[in-house]
Amino acid sequence: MTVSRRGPRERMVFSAAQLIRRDGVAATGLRDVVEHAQAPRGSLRHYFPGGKEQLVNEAVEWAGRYAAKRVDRFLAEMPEPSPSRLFEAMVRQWTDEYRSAGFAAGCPVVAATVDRAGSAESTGQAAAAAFAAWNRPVARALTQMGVPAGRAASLATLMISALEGAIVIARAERDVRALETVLRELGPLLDSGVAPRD
Amino acid sequence: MTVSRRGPRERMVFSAAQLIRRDGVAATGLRDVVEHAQAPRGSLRHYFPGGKEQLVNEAVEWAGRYAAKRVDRFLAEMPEPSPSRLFEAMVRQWTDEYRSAGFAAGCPVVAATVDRAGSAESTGQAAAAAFAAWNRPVARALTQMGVPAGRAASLATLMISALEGAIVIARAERDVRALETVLRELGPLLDSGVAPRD
DNA sequence: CCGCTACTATGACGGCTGTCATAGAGGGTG
DNA sequence: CACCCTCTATGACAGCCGTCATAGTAGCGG
Repeated sequence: MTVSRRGPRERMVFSAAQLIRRDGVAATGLRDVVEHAQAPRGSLRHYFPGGKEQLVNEAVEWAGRYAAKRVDRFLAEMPEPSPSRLFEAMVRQWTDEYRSAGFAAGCPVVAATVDRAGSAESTGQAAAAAFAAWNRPVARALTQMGVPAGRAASLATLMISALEGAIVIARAERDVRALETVLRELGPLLDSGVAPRD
Repeated sequence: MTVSRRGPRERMVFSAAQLIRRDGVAATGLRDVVEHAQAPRGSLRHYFPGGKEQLVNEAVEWAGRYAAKRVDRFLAEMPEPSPSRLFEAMVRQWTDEYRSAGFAAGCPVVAATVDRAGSAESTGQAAAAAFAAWNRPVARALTQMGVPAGRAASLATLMISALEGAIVIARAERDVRALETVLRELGPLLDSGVAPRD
């Protein structure tokens, strides 16, 4: 990974996100993060005076920004954008990873939400912000594709919900079946002008 | 809760599921489970010689059976069953809980899948079995409602995926918005005979 | 009463966790 | 050189974890 050029601080946030999405928050130790990032352990306290909570929160925020950027890149590379094609790109990212790298990891934002180590009020806010940051570019793209402004945000939420759920099921089953199913069943709906109440 | 009548063993499995869906697997200590279940600590080893892994797995299996039973009950209480009405009942269960009891807890199967404490090969299998046990009655119900046999299982997977994803988002946002959105957007599709490939 | 089985009580063990205190490089700047 | 600020090194701390060893109780069949 092209990561060595970045500073130790950024590497630790990145590594934290990687390990959290694999093992969960509680099972990810600060010593593991330091080792994975090849960062000096002595700097942990210096860069993250808020302790583990701060590091986890920044990892979640990073994941939110990453997901948003990915959406923008999908759209930029798309010759003829359509809702179903955007959804396909989002789902494909995960089927590709699972096929090539195995089912070890999931979404770090989900992990941080589910695996709150008791308190962690701020982590919930960070996760909510990450979902919002992800939702925003999707909704914007849908609007540009002609989806009514009122429904764009709702459809974006549906897309992300279905994707996240399918990711979890795929990990449990160690099979991309759920991801492909969701894509196949939801795609046509996204393109059609089906009204919400029939 | 009407739990005291059951034996200590069953209480511990139940309590484990409750705590796991709130705090995650790693953050749920065996001592917490024993206390929550008001069970004798000395019996832990006797009933679960496989240790924490066995207890977690049984809690996940229990959750799968519970979800399946819930679906059957929803259908039994439904005067005129339809796909969207079944989905509404499934979603409503969560909006009701979140409105009345807060956003502390999620789905234990998701927690066990995401928060695998490293190894836990068997827990993944238990989670996959739980999702399958949940999918089965939903697919069967859809078939009885006239959905083609080939699509029933796929639609069931879509329903569960969207629901699970929305649960996670709702917990993060501490708002039932995502659950209501998913219900509103997906309901009409489930009832309509929209073909997969337009 | 004996013996057997099912279940419970208690305490300790090593290991890992996040946090913290203390000290020390390194490099600019006055 | 002296100073300060940024960053790093190291080790120790209390606390919790899952696991295990040992002992003990209750109840039943013989």
